[in-house]
Amino acid sequence: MTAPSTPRSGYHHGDLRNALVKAGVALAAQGGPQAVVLRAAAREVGVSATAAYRHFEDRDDLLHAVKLAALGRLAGAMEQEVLAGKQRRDPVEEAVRRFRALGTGYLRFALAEPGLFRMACRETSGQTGDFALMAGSRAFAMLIEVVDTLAGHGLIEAGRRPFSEMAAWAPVHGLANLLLDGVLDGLPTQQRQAAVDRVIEVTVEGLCGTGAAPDAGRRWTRRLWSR
Amino acid sequence: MTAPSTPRSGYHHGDLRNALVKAGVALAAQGGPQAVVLRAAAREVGVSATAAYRHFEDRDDLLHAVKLAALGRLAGAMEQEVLAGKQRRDPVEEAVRRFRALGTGYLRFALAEPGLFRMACRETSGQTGDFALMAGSRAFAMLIEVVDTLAGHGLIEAGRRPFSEMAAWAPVHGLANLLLDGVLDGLPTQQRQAAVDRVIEVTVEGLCGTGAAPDAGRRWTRRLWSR
DNA sequence: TGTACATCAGTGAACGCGCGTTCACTGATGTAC
DNA sequence: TGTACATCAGTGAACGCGCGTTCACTGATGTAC
Repeated sequence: MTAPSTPRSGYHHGDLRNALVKAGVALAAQGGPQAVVLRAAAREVGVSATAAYRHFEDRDDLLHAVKLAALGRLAGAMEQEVLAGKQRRDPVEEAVRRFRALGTGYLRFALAEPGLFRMACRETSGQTGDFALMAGSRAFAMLIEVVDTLAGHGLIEAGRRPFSEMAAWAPVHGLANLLLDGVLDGLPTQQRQAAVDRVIEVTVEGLCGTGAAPDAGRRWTRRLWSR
Repeated sequence: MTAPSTPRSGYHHGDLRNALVKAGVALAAQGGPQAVVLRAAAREVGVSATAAYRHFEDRDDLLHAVKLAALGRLAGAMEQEVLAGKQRRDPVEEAVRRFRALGTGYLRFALAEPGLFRMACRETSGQTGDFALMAGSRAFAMLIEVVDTLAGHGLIEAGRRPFSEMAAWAPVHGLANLLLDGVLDGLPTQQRQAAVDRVIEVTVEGLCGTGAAPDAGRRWTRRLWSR
Protein backbone atom coordinates (compact mmCIF):
# COMPACT_ATOMS: atom_id res chain seq x y z
CA MET A 1 0.00 0.00 0.00
CA THR A 2 3.06 2.21 -0.06
CA ALA A 3 3.34 2.57 -3.80
CA PRO A 4 0.87 4.94 -5.41
CA SER A 5 -1.90 2.92 -6.97
CA THR A 6 -1.94 5.07 -10.09
CA PRO A 7 1.47 6.24 -11.26
CA ARG A 8 1.24 9.77 -12.56
CA SER A 9 2.24 10.73 -16.03
CA GLY A 10 3.70 14.10 -15.18
CA TYR A 11 3.26 17.12 -13.05
CA HIS A 12 -0.46 17.20 -13.59
CA HIS A 13 -2.45 14.23 -12.53
CA GLY A 14 -5.37 14.61 -14.86
CA ASP A 15 -7.97 12.95 -12.69
CA LEU A 16 -6.94 13.74 -9.16
CA ARG A 17 -10.38 14.26 -7.74
CA ASN A 18 -11.54 10.79 -8.70
CA ALA A 19 -8.24 9.29 -7.63
CA LEU A 20 -8.59 10.83 -4.17
CA VAL A 21 -12.14 9.58 -3.80
CA LYS A 22 -11.01 6.13 -4.86
CA ALA A 23 -8.23 6.20 -2.31
CA GLY A 24 -10.72 7.39 0.29
CA VAL A 25 -12.98 4.49 -0.53
CA ALA A 26 -10.08 2.10 -0.07
CA LEU A 27 -9.28 3.65 3.30
CA ALA A 28 -12.91 3.45 4.37
CA ALA A 29 -13.09 -0.17 3.29
CA GLN A 30 -10.17 -0.98 5.55
CA GLY A 31 -10.92 1.12 8.58
CA GLY A 32 -14.28 2.77 8.26
CA PRO A 33 -15.03 6.49 8.21
CA GLN A 34 -12.36 7.29 10.79
CA ALA A 35 -9.68 5.96 8.50
CA VAL A 36 -10.55 8.37 5.73
CA VAL A 37 -7.77 10.83 6.34
CA LEU A 38 -7.02 13.54 3.83
CA ARG A 39 -3.27 13.20 4.10
CA ALA A 40 -3.47 9.43 3.77
CA ALA A 41 -5.57 9.67 0.64
CA ALA A 42 -3.10 12.10 -0.91
CA ARG A 43 -0.21 9.87 0.13
CA GLU A 44 -1.90 6.89 -1.47
CA VAL A 45 -2.34 8.72 -4.75
CA GLY A 46 1.25 9.93 -4.57
CA VAL A 47 0.49 13.59 -4.35
CA SER A 48 1.11 16.27 -1.77
CA ALA A 49 -1.61 16.75 0.82
CA THR A 50 -2.11 20.30 -0.33
CA ALA A 51 -3.09 19.21 -3.79
CA ALA A 52 -6.36 17.88 -2.39
CA TYR A 53 -7.44 21.42 -1.70
CA ARG A 54 -7.65 22.08 -5.43
CA HIS A 55 -10.54 19.62 -5.57
CA PHE A 56 -12.15 19.63 -2.13
CA GLU A 57 -13.02 22.46 0.15
CA ASP A 58 -11.82 20.61 3.20
CA ARG A 59 -11.66 17.16 4.70
CA ASP A 60 -15.40 17.03 5.24
CA ASP A 61 -15.96 17.65 1.58
CA LEU A 62 -13.77 14.69 0.71
CA LEU A 63 -15.57 12.51 3.22
CA HIS A 64 -18.86 13.46 1.71
CA ALA A 65 -17.69 12.40 -1.74
CA VAL A 66 -16.45 9.10 -0.33
CA LYS A 67 -19.77 8.59 1.37
CA LEU A 68 -21.64 9.08 -1.88
CA ALA A 69 -19.35 6.54 -3.52
CA ALA A 70 -20.02 4.06 -0.72
CA LEU A 71 -23.76 4.57 -1.09
CA GLY A 72 -23.37 3.86 -4.77
CA ARG A 73 -21.59 0.60 -4.02
CA LEU A 74 -24.33 -0.43 -1.63
CA ALA A 75 -26.99 0.27 -4.21
CA GLY A 76 -24.95 -1.66 -6.76
CA ALA A 77 -24.72 -4.68 -4.49
CA MET A 78 -28.48 -4.70 -4.02
CA GLU A 79 -29.06 -4.47 -7.74
CA GLN A 80 -26.55 -7.21 -8.35
CA GLU A 81 -28.35 -9.51 -5.96
CA VAL A 82 -31.64 -8.99 -7.80
CA LEU A 83 -30.01 -9.63 -11.15
CA ALA A 84 -28.29 -12.77 -9.88
CA GLY A 85 -31.59 -14.49 -9.06
CA LYS A 86 -33.89 -16.31 -11.44
CA GLN A 87 -36.84 -14.29 -12.58
CA ARG A 88 -40.35 -15.59 -11.84
CA ARG A 89 -43.29 -15.64 -14.18
CA ASP A 90 -45.89 -14.75 -11.61
CA PRO A 91 -45.64 -11.00 -11.01
CA VAL A 92 -46.35 -11.29 -7.29
CA GLU A 93 -43.81 -14.04 -6.82
CA GLU A 94 -41.34 -11.98 -8.80
CA ALA A 95 -42.05 -8.96 -6.63
CA VAL A 96 -41.49 -10.93 -3.46
CA ARG A 97 -38.34 -12.45 -4.90
CA ARG A 98 -36.95 -9.04 -5.73
CA PHE A 99 -37.98 -7.72 -2.38
CA ARG A 100 -35.99 -10.39 -0.63
CA ALA A 101 -33.05 -10.03 -2.95
CA LEU A 102 -32.82 -6.33 -2.19
CA GLY A 103 -32.72 -7.07 1.51
CA THR A 104 -30.24 -9.87 1.10
CA GLY A 105 -28.01 -7.70 -1.06
CA TYR A 106 -28.10 -5.00 1.58
CA LEU A 107 -27.10 -7.44 4.31
CA ARG A 108 -24.50 -9.14 2.19
CA PHE A 109 -22.84 -5.83 1.39
CA ALA A 110 -22.87 -4.77 5.03
CA LEU A 111 -21.18 -8.01 6.08
CA ALA A 112 -18.71 -8.08 3.20
CA GLU A 113 -17.75 -4.42 3.41
CA PRO A 114 -18.40 -3.22 6.94
CA GLY A 115 -16.15 -0.21 6.53
CA LEU A 116 -17.93 0.98 3.41
CA PHE A 117 -21.32 0.21 4.87
CA ARG A 118 -20.53 2.33 7.90
CA MET A 119 -19.24 5.01 5.58
CA ALA A 120 -22.46 4.94 3.60
CA CYS A 121 -24.57 5.29 6.73
CA ARG A 122 -22.34 7.83 8.39
CA GLU A 123 -24.11 10.76 9.92
CA THR A 124 -24.17 13.61 7.52
CA SER A 125 -22.66 16.89 8.65
CA GLY A 126 -25.12 19.59 7.86
CA GLN A 127 -25.60 18.34 4.34
CA THR A 128 -29.18 17.35 3.68
CA GLY A 129 -30.29 14.88 1.11
CA ASP A 130 -27.37 12.54 1.32
CA PHE A 131 -29.77 9.68 1.44
CA ALA A 132 -31.38 11.28 -1.56
CA LEU A 133 -28.72 9.55 -3.58
CA MET A 134 -29.86 6.31 -2.05
CA ALA A 135 -33.45 7.25 -2.74
CA GLY A 136 -32.48 8.22 -6.26
CA SER A 137 -30.62 5.01 -6.98
CA ARG A 138 -31.98 2.24 -9.11
CA ALA A 139 -31.89 -0.03 -6.09
CA PHE A 140 -34.31 2.15 -4.20
CA ALA A 141 -36.45 2.57 -7.29
CA MET A 142 -36.63 -1.21 -7.40
CA LEU A 143 -37.84 -1.32 -3.83
CA ILE A 144 -40.58 1.19 -4.54
CA GLU A 145 -41.56 -0.70 -7.66
CA VAL A 146 -41.74 -3.94 -5.73
CA VAL A 147 -43.89 -2.45 -3.00
CA ASP A 148 -46.11 -0.88 -5.65
CA THR A 149 -46.58 -4.25 -7.28
CA LEU A 150 -47.51 -5.83 -3.97
CA ALA A 151 -49.95 -3.02 -3.27
CA GLY A 152 -51.35 -3.27 -6.78
CA HIS A 153 -52.20 -6.90 -6.20
CA GLY A 154 -53.87 -6.13 -2.91
CA LEU A 155 -51.21 -7.68 -0.71
CA ILE A 156 -50.83 -4.31 0.92
CA GLU A 157 -54.05 -2.41 1.57
CA ALA A 158 -54.14 1.02 -0.01
CA GLY A 159 -54.40 2.68 3.39
CA ARG A 160 -51.24 0.93 4.52
CA ARG A 161 -49.18 1.62 1.46
CA PRO A 162 -47.46 4.77 2.77
CA PHE A 163 -44.07 4.22 4.37
CA SER A 164 -44.06 0.53 3.61
CA GLU A 165 -40.59 1.10 2.21
CA MET A 166 -39.48 2.27 5.62
CA ALA A 167 -41.02 -0.82 7.16
CA ALA A 168 -38.83 -2.88 4.87
CA TRP A 169 -35.73 -0.78 5.15
CA ALA A 170 -35.67 -0.43 8.93
CA PRO A 171 -35.42 -4.11 9.91
CA VAL A 172 -32.77 -4.87 7.33
CA HIS A 173 -30.79 -1.79 8.27
CA GLY A 174 -31.10 -2.60 11.95
CA LEU A 175 -30.12 -6.20 11.46
CA ALA A 176 -27.07 -5.18 9.46
CA ASN A 177 -25.94 -2.86 12.23
CA LEU A 178 -26.60 -5.35 14.98
CA LEU A 179 -24.66 -8.02 13.13
CA LEU A 180 -21.73 -5.69 12.55
CA ASP A 181 -21.81 -4.72 16.20
CA GLY A 182 -21.41 -8.36 17.07
CA VAL A 183 -24.74 -9.00 18.76
CA LEU A 184 -24.87 -12.54 17.47
CA ASP A 185 -21.15 -13.18 17.45
CA GLY A 186 -21.30 -15.97 19.99
CA LEU A 187 -23.68 -18.02 17.88
CA PRO A 188 -22.78 -20.60 15.25
CA THR A 189 -23.34 -19.69 11.63
CA GLN A 190 -26.46 -21.77 11.35
CA GLN A 191 -28.18 -19.93 14.15
CA ARG A 192 -27.15 -16.55 12.87
CA GLN A 193 -28.67 -17.49 9.54
CA ALA A 194 -31.84 -18.56 11.36
CA ALA A 195 -32.01 -15.17 13.04
CA VAL A 196 -31.65 -13.40 9.71
CA ASP A 197 -34.32 -15.60 8.19
CA ARG A 198 -36.67 -14.90 11.04
CA VAL A 199 -36.24 -11.15 10.74
CA ILE A 200 -36.92 -11.24 7.01
CA GLU A 201 -39.84 -13.60 7.51
CA VAL A 202 -41.49 -11.28 10.02
CA THR A 203 -40.94 -8.32 7.74
CA VAL A 204 -42.43 -9.97 4.68
CA GLU A 205 -45.40 -11.31 6.60
CA GLY A 206 -45.94 -8.04 8.38
CA LEU A 207 -46.04 -6.25 5.09
CA CYS A 208 -47.98 -8.70 2.97
CA GLY A 209 -49.86 -10.80 5.45
CA THR A 210 -49.32 -14.46 6.26
CA GLY A 211 -51.63 -15.88 3.68
CA ALA A 212 -49.89 -14.29 0.77
CA ALA A 213 -46.54 -15.96 0.80
CA PRO A 214 -46.30 -18.48 3.62
CA ASP A 215 -42.73 -19.55 4.19
CA ALA A 216 -41.78 -17.81 1.03
CA GLY A 217 -38.69 -16.80 2.85
CA ARG A 218 -37.32 -20.19 3.55
CA ARG A 219 -37.66 -21.30 -0.03
CA TRP A 220 -35.97 -18.33 -1.60
CA THR A 221 -33.40 -17.20 0.84
CA ARG A 222 -29.79 -17.41 -0.19
CA ARG A 223 -27.46 -18.06 2.67
CA LEU A 224 -25.50 -15.11 3.94
CA TRP A 225 -22.71 -17.22 5.35
CA SER A 226 -21.17 -20.18 3.64
CA ARG A 227 -20.88 -23.05 5.99
CA MET B 1 -18.43 23.40 31.86
CA THR B 2 -15.14 24.85 33.04
CA ALA B 3 -15.71 24.34 36.73
CA PRO B 4 -15.35 20.78 37.96
CA SER B 5 -18.78 19.29 38.43
CA THR B 6 -17.83 17.67 41.72
CA PRO B 7 -15.50 19.75 43.86
CA ARG B 8 -12.96 17.54 45.51
CA SER B 9 -12.49 17.35 49.23
CA GLY B 10 -8.75 16.99 49.21
CA TYR B 11 -5.90 15.34 47.47
CA HIS B 12 -7.77 12.10 47.07
CA HIS B 13 -10.96 12.17 45.14
CA GLY B 14 -12.61 9.17 46.70
CA ASP B 15 -14.75 8.18 43.74
CA LEU B 16 -12.69 9.14 40.74
CA ARG B 17 -13.57 6.18 38.59
CA ASN B 18 -17.27 6.88 38.73
CA ALA B 19 -16.67 10.58 38.31
CA LEU B 20 -14.68 9.97 35.14
CA VAL B 21 -17.35 7.70 33.72
CA LYS B 22 -19.96 10.30 34.54
CA ALA B 23 -17.91 12.97 32.79
CA GLY B 24 -17.47 10.62 29.86
CA VAL B 25 -21.21 10.13 29.66
CA ALA B 26 -21.71 13.88 29.61
CA LEU B 27 -19.18 14.22 26.80
CA ALA B 28 -20.83 11.42 24.85
CA ALA B 29 -24.23 13.02 25.33
CA GLN B 30 -22.95 16.21 23.78
CA GLY B 31 -20.81 14.91 20.97
CA GLY B 32 -21.13 11.17 20.68
CA PRO B 33 -18.36 8.59 21.06
CA GLN B 34 -15.77 10.78 19.37
CA ALA B 35 -16.17 13.42 22.03
CA VAL B 36 -15.24 11.03 24.82
CA VAL B 37 -11.67 12.16 25.28
CA LEU B 38 -9.64 11.01 28.23
CA ARG B 39 -8.07 14.39 28.87
CA ALA B 40 -11.41 16.15 28.60
CA ALA B 41 -13.02 13.80 31.11
CA ALA B 42 -10.16 14.39 33.56
CA ARG B 43 -10.39 18.13 32.98
CA GLU B 44 -14.10 18.03 33.67
CA VAL B 45 -13.58 16.25 36.95
CA GLY B 46 -10.80 18.65 37.83
CA VAL B 47 -8.03 16.13 37.95
CA SER B 48 -4.84 15.61 36.00
CA ALA B 49 -5.11 13.44 32.90
CA THR B 50 -2.65 10.99 34.40
CA ALA B 51 -4.92 10.25 37.29
CA ALA B 52 -7.26 8.40 34.97
CA TYR B 53 -4.62 5.73 34.55
CA ARG B 54 -5.10 4.67 38.15
CA HIS B 55 -8.60 3.52 37.21
CA PHE B 56 -8.50 2.67 33.52
CA GLU B 57 -5.97 0.78 31.52
CA ASP B 58 -6.19 3.20 28.63
CA ARG B 59 -8.64 5.35 26.73
CA ASP B 60 -10.42 2.33 25.28
CA ASP B 61 -11.07 1.03 28.75
CA LEU B 62 -12.71 4.31 29.71
CA LEU B 63 -14.80 4.28 26.56
CA HIS B 64 -15.95 0.80 27.31
CA ALA B 65 -17.13 1.86 30.76
CA VAL B 66 -18.96 4.83 29.27
CA LYS B 67 -20.56 2.53 26.73
CA LEU B 68 -21.86 0.26 29.47
CA ALA B 69 -23.30 3.28 31.26
CA ALA B 70 -25.01 4.40 28.06
CA LEU B 71 -26.46 0.94 27.57
CA GLY B 72 -27.79 1.12 31.10
CA ARG B 73 -29.48 4.42 30.36
CA LEU B 74 -31.08 3.00 27.25
CA ALA B 75 -32.41 0.03 29.19
CA GLY B 76 -33.68 2.39 31.87
CA ALA B 77 -35.55 4.47 29.30
CA MET B 78 -37.26 1.39 27.96
CA GLU B 79 -38.26 0.26 31.40
CA GLN B 80 -39.51 3.73 32.21
CA GLU B 81 -41.72 3.74 29.17
CA VAL B 82 -43.30 0.45 30.19
CA LEU B 83 -43.89 1.69 33.72
CA ALA B 84 -45.39 4.93 32.47
CA GLY B 85 -48.24 3.18 30.67
CA LYS B 86 -51.47 1.87 32.13
CA GLN B 87 -51.46 -1.84 32.77
CA ARG B 88 -54.07 -4.01 31.02
CA ARG B 89 -56.07 -6.80 32.55
CA ASP B 90 -55.97 -9.10 29.58
CA PRO B 91 -52.54 -10.75 29.56
CA VAL B 92 -52.21 -10.69 25.79
CA GLU B 93 -53.19 -7.05 25.58
CA GLU B 94 -50.75 -6.32 28.36
CA ALA B 95 -48.01 -8.19 26.53
CA VAL B 96 -48.63 -6.24 23.34
CA ARG B 97 -48.74 -3.00 25.30
CA ARG B 98 -45.40 -3.72 26.90
CA PHE B 99 -43.96 -4.81 23.63
CA ARG B 100 -44.81 -1.51 22.04
CA ALA B 101 -43.68 0.46 25.06
CA LEU B 102 -40.26 -1.16 24.90
CA GLY B 103 -39.92 -0.17 21.27
CA THR B 104 -41.19 3.33 21.89
CA GLY B 105 -38.82 3.77 24.81
CA TYR B 106 -35.95 2.65 22.62
CA LEU B 107 -36.85 5.16 19.91
CA ARG B 108 -37.55 7.92 22.35
CA PHE B 109 -34.17 7.48 23.98
CA ALA B 110 -32.40 7.42 20.64
CA LEU B 111 -34.05 10.68 19.60
CA ALA B 112 -33.63 12.38 22.95
CA GLU B 113 -30.04 11.31 23.50
CA PRO B 114 -28.47 10.66 20.12
CA GLY B 115 -24.95 10.92 21.48
CA LEU B 116 -25.57 8.36 24.18
CA PHE B 117 -27.49 6.12 21.84
CA ARG B 118 -24.58 6.10 19.42
CA MET B 119 -22.28 5.45 22.33
CA ALA B 120 -24.37 2.50 23.44
CA CYS B 121 -24.32 0.98 19.97
CA ARG B 122 -20.71 1.77 19.29
CA GLU B 123 -18.70 -1.01 17.77
CA THR B 124 -16.92 -2.90 20.45
CA SER B 125 -13.16 -3.18 20.19
CA GLY B 126 -12.27 -6.76 20.71
CA GLN B 127 -14.43 -7.01 23.80
CA THR B 128 -17.12 -9.61 23.38
CA GLY B 129 -20.37 -9.65 25.22
CA ASP B 130 -20.89 -5.92 25.45
CA PHE B 131 -24.42 -6.44 24.34
CA ALA B 132 -24.61 -9.05 27.05
CA LEU B 133 -25.25 -6.19 29.43
CA MET B 134 -28.15 -5.24 27.26
CA ALA B 135 -29.29 -8.84 27.17
CA GLY B 136 -28.86 -9.02 30.93
CA SER B 137 -30.85 -5.88 31.62
CA ARG B 138 -34.35 -5.86 32.96
CA ALA B 139 -35.47 -4.20 29.75
CA PHE B 140 -34.33 -7.11 27.65
CA ALA B 141 -35.76 -9.56 30.14
CA MET B 142 -39.06 -7.75 29.68
CA LEU B 143 -38.86 -8.22 25.94
CA ILE B 144 -38.23 -11.93 26.31
CA GLU B 145 -41.07 -12.20 28.80
CA VAL B 146 -43.40 -10.40 26.44
CA VAL B 147 -42.53 -12.62 23.52
CA ASP B 148 -42.90 -15.67 25.72
CA THR B 149 -46.36 -14.54 26.70
CA LEU B 150 -47.33 -14.03 23.08
CA ALA B 151 -45.98 -17.47 22.21
CA GLY B 152 -47.72 -19.00 25.22
CA HIS B 153 -51.04 -17.74 23.92
CA GLY B 154 -50.38 -19.09 20.48
CA LEU B 155 -49.87 -15.75 18.79
CA ILE B 156 -46.45 -16.94 17.79
CA GLU B 157 -46.23 -20.53 16.66
CA ALA B 158 -43.79 -22.64 18.61
CA GLY B 159 -41.68 -23.23 15.51
CA ARG B 160 -41.35 -19.53 14.96
CA ARG B 161 -40.51 -18.58 18.49
CA PRO B 162 -36.72 -18.59 18.11
CA PHE B 163 -35.16 -15.22 17.33
CA SER B 164 -38.46 -13.39 17.54
CA GLU B 165 -36.65 -10.94 19.81
CA MET B 166 -34.30 -10.16 16.98
CA ALA B 167 -37.25 -9.63 14.68
CA ALA B 168 -38.51 -7.03 17.14
CA TRP B 169 -35.17 -5.47 17.91
CA ALA B 170 -33.92 -5.08 14.35
CA PRO B 171 -36.66 -2.82 12.96
CA VAL B 172 -36.66 -0.56 15.97
CA HIS B 173 -32.89 -0.36 15.98
CA GLY B 174 -32.81 0.32 12.28
CA LEU B 175 -35.50 2.96 12.49
CA ALA B 176 -33.66 4.71 15.29
CA ASN B 177 -30.49 4.84 13.25
CA LEU B 178 -32.23 5.97 10.09
CA LEU B 179 -34.01 8.73 11.97
CA LEU B 180 -30.78 9.90 13.57
CA ASP B 181 -29.10 9.85 10.19
CA GLY B 182 -31.75 12.21 8.94
CA VAL B 183 -33.47 9.98 6.42
CA LEU B 184 -36.86 11.53 7.13
CA ASP B 185 -35.61 14.98 7.99
CA GLY B 186 -37.40 16.68 5.15
CA LEU B 187 -40.81 15.43 6.28
CA PRO B 188 -43.20 17.17 8.66
CA THR B 189 -43.59 15.71 12.11
CA GLN B 190 -46.90 14.12 11.33
CA GLN B 191 -45.48 12.11 8.47
CA ARG B 192 -42.46 11.04 10.42
CA GLN B 193 -44.79 9.77 13.10
CA ALA B 194 -46.77 7.93 10.44
CA ALA B 195 -43.58 6.26 9.27
CA VAL B 196 -42.74 5.16 12.79
CA ASP B 197 -46.25 3.84 13.28
CA ARG B 198 -46.08 1.91 10.07
CA VAL B 199 -42.78 0.28 11.00
CA ILE B 200 -44.12 -0.78 14.37
CA GLU B 201 -47.38 -1.94 12.85
CA VAL B 202 -45.60 -4.18 10.38
CA THR B 203 -43.40 -5.58 13.10
CA VAL B 204 -46.26 -6.40 15.45
CA GLU B 205 -48.35 -7.93 12.71
CA GLY B 206 -45.42 -9.83 11.31
CA LEU B 207 -44.75 -11.33 14.71
CA CYS B 208 -48.28 -11.98 15.92
CA GLY B 209 -50.34 -12.12 12.77
CA THR B 210 -52.94 -9.65 11.64
CA GLY B 211 -55.90 -11.22 13.37
CA ALA B 212 -54.41 -10.98 16.82
CA ALA B 213 -54.25 -7.28 17.36
CA PRO B 214 -55.54 -5.38 14.38
CA ASP B 215 -54.58 -1.74 14.51
CA ALA B 216 -53.44 -2.25 18.03
CA GLY B 217 -50.65 0.10 17.15
CA ARG B 218 -52.70 3.11 16.38
CA ARG B 219 -54.65 2.92 19.57
CA TRP B 220 -51.75 2.58 21.92
CA THR B 221 -48.95 4.44 20.35
CA ARG B 222 -47.63 7.44 22.18
CA ARG B 223 -46.35 10.15 19.94
CA LEU B 224 -42.63 10.44 19.61
CA TRP B 225 -42.74 14.09 18.67
CA SER B 226 -44.93 16.70 20.26
CA ARG B 227 -46.64 18.75 17.62
C1' DT C 1 3.62 29.30 -36.31
C1' DG C 2 5.45 31.78 -32.54
C1' DT C 3 5.24 34.41 -28.56
C1' DA C 4 3.26 36.73 -24.21
C1' DC C 5 0.74 35.94 -20.55
C1' DA C 6 -3.18 34.48 -17.60
C1' DT C 7 -4.74 30.58 -15.40
C1' DC C 8 -4.68 26.16 -13.61
C1' DA C 9 -2.82 22.35 -10.73
C1' DG C 10 0.58 21.01 -8.43
C1' DT C 11 4.83 21.56 -4.41
C1' DG C 12 7.04 21.67 0.18
C1' DA C 13 7.88 23.83 4.38
C1' DA C 14 5.68 25.24 8.29
C1' DC C 15 1.99 26.21 11.82
C1' DG C 16 -0.63 25.06 15.82
C1' DC C 17 -3.40 21.77 17.86
C1' DG C 18 -4.89 18.33 21.10
C1' DC C 19 -4.33 13.97 21.84
C1' DG C 20 -2.73 9.43 24.48
C1' DT C 21 0.74 8.01 27.13
C1' DT C 22 5.35 7.79 30.02
C1' DC C 23 8.00 9.11 33.71
C1' DA C 24 9.72 10.22 38.17
C1' DC C 25 7.60 12.41 41.72
C1' DT C 26 4.76 13.41 46.16
C1' DG C 27 1.00 13.84 49.29
C1' DA C 28 -2.46 11.06 51.83
C1' DT C 29 -3.94 6.84 53.88
C1' DG C 30 -3.91 2.59 56.34
C1' DT C 31 -1.71 -1.03 58.89
C1' DA C 32 1.71 -3.62 62.07
C1' DC C 33 3.73 -3.42 66.19
C1' DT D 1 -1.75 5.91 71.59
C1' DG D 2 2.21 6.69 68.81
C1' DT D 3 5.38 5.73 65.34
C1' DA D 4 7.56 3.46 60.97
C1' DC D 5 6.65 2.29 56.73
C1' DA D 6 4.28 0.19 52.69
C1' DT D 7 0.86 1.26 49.61
C1' DC D 8 -2.36 3.89 47.31
C1' DA D 9 -3.94 7.83 44.44
C1' DG D 10 -2.84 11.71 42.92
C1' DT D 11 0.68 15.57 40.22
C1' DG D 12 3.02 18.00 36.38
C1' DA D 13 6.31 18.16 32.88
C1' DA D 14 7.39 16.14 28.78
C1' DC D 15 7.30 13.04 24.63
C1' DG D 16 6.06 11.99 19.96
C1' DC D 17 2.45 11.70 16.85
C1' DG D 18 -0.34 12.72 12.90
C1' DC D 19 -3.56 15.59 11.73
C1' DG D 20 -5.93 19.68 8.96
C1' DT D 21 -4.77 23.70 7.07
C1' DT D 22 -1.99 28.09 5.42
C1' DC D 23 1.33 30.17 2.75
C1' DA D 24 4.21 31.65 -0.93
C1' DC D 25 5.92 29.23 -4.56
C1' DT D 26 6.51 26.94 -9.37
C1' DG D 27 5.82 24.02 -13.28
C1' DA D 28 2.44 22.97 -16.97
C1' DT D 29 -1.27 24.26 -19.91
C1' DG D 30 -4.20 26.89 -22.84
C1' DT D 31 -5.49 31.00 -25.22
C1' DA D 32 -5.20 35.71 -27.76
C1' DC D 33 -3.02 37.91 -31.16
